[in-house]
Amino acid sequence: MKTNKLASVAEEAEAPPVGANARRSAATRARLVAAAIEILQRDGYAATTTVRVAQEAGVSRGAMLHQFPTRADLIIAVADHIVRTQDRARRRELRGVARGEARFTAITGVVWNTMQQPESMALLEIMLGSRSDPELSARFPAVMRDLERQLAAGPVEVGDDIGIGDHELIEAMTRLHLAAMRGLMIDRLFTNDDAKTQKAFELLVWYKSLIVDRMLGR
Amino acid sequence: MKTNKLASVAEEAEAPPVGANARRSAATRARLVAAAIEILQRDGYAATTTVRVAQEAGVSRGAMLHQFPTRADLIIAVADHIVRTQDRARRRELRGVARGEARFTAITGVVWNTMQQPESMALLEIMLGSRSDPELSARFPAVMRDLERQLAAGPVEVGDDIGIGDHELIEAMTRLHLAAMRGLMIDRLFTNDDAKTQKAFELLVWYKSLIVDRMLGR
DNA sequence: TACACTACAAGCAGTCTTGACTGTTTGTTT
DNA sequence: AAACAAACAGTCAAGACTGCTTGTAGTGTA
Repeated sequence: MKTNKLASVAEEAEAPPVGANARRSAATRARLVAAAIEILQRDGYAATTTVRVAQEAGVSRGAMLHQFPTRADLIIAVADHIVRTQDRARRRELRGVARGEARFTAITGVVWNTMQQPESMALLEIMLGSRSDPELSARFPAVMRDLERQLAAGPVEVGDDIGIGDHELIEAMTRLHLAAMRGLMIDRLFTNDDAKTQKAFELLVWYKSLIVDRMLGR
Repeated sequence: MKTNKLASVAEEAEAPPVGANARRSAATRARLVAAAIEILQRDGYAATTTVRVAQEAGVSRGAMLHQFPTRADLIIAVADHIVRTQDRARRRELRGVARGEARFTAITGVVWNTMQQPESMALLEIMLGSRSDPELSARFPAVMRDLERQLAAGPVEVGDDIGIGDHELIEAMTRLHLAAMRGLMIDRLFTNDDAKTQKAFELLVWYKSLIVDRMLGR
């Protein structure tokens, strides 16, 4: 039985590839993924064509097709990369925060921080764009389920720590807050006023503190 | 000086076209817009090609090109139609609610109701999809500004009525709530569990009631 | 060193999409 | 009713996008 690469990789940092060929492959793939993210967040899903990605990455079309036989393969790789990278970033950032209520509160800010990255806009573009492609709409939801599991696990665990045992409520809260942040990303595309976006986010944080007070009977 | 058609039309219902040609035009345009909305919400922006829209509408390509010379013209017409239609729907629904705190609370539900319509998903697709097209990204933001004005006006006015005079707070609240609802629309694409979406929305309503209590010193 | 394999390069074919063009039918006006 | 305008129908050409194919350089292993 072969080892399940995807399942194990989520926990620890990416293992650096060994061997010259493996390094070359990894470098090429990384450049393509980075270029795709850049174009996705800047120009959107429809503008993210294979030709433009290869150009932006400085990679020949042949090399690209060798690494990612189809466009769907590239998009899935991009999505998967974003999900895994951001999960690591969130864990790293949260590691410095003491367990208990401080961590429960901090989670919102940590997720918000990752939302500021261009990767988040790229992922959002894929979320909506993938619907137009039968192959992607078949493969992409699995990536989203991974993401949802990652995002739900933390709050539920920390909620238990501080005495909020209602998992359904915590899950709804996580869902709502994530939705609000995604919505604010979209909103920002048209308002172009970071102060307003920031104020809306701070309101969300205030909401959360009110609810925690209420849940803990204060 | 010519009358400004766009400015006046927002307030009252659409005037029915007079004359056979005008009726034919209006009918053709309506069918194309409806077909575009259907495809947008079902298959996404990239799949909404001019050929497919014409087919779905049962309209020849020639007729389509006569009514909407370019694809951007069609998309803008769709967005504009959605914004105006939903504004009327919200006003109509809100008309039956007494002024004061009841109306302030009701606004959230009314907006949520319009979010359930396929038109909202279509508009969301346009929001992200338009970024890929230079012409659309030039023309579309104006439509969004209209929408934002519509959505902000109500809460500010009703907020004054019930003694919440902090316009900036009301605006941030409106922005956050709208963002949350948009986010929940996206979330629903991948969770496929309306109960969870509903629970998250109810949490948002609870949030709002807590904040109102706090603002009114209760 | 010989050989197989991996990674890359570049051109090509088929398909799709958009917008333009020509001609026809239907409506309007005088 | 005659002349004009508007709406519609169907075809065509240019360009773009994806994926395939053939050929080349670099790498690993015996």
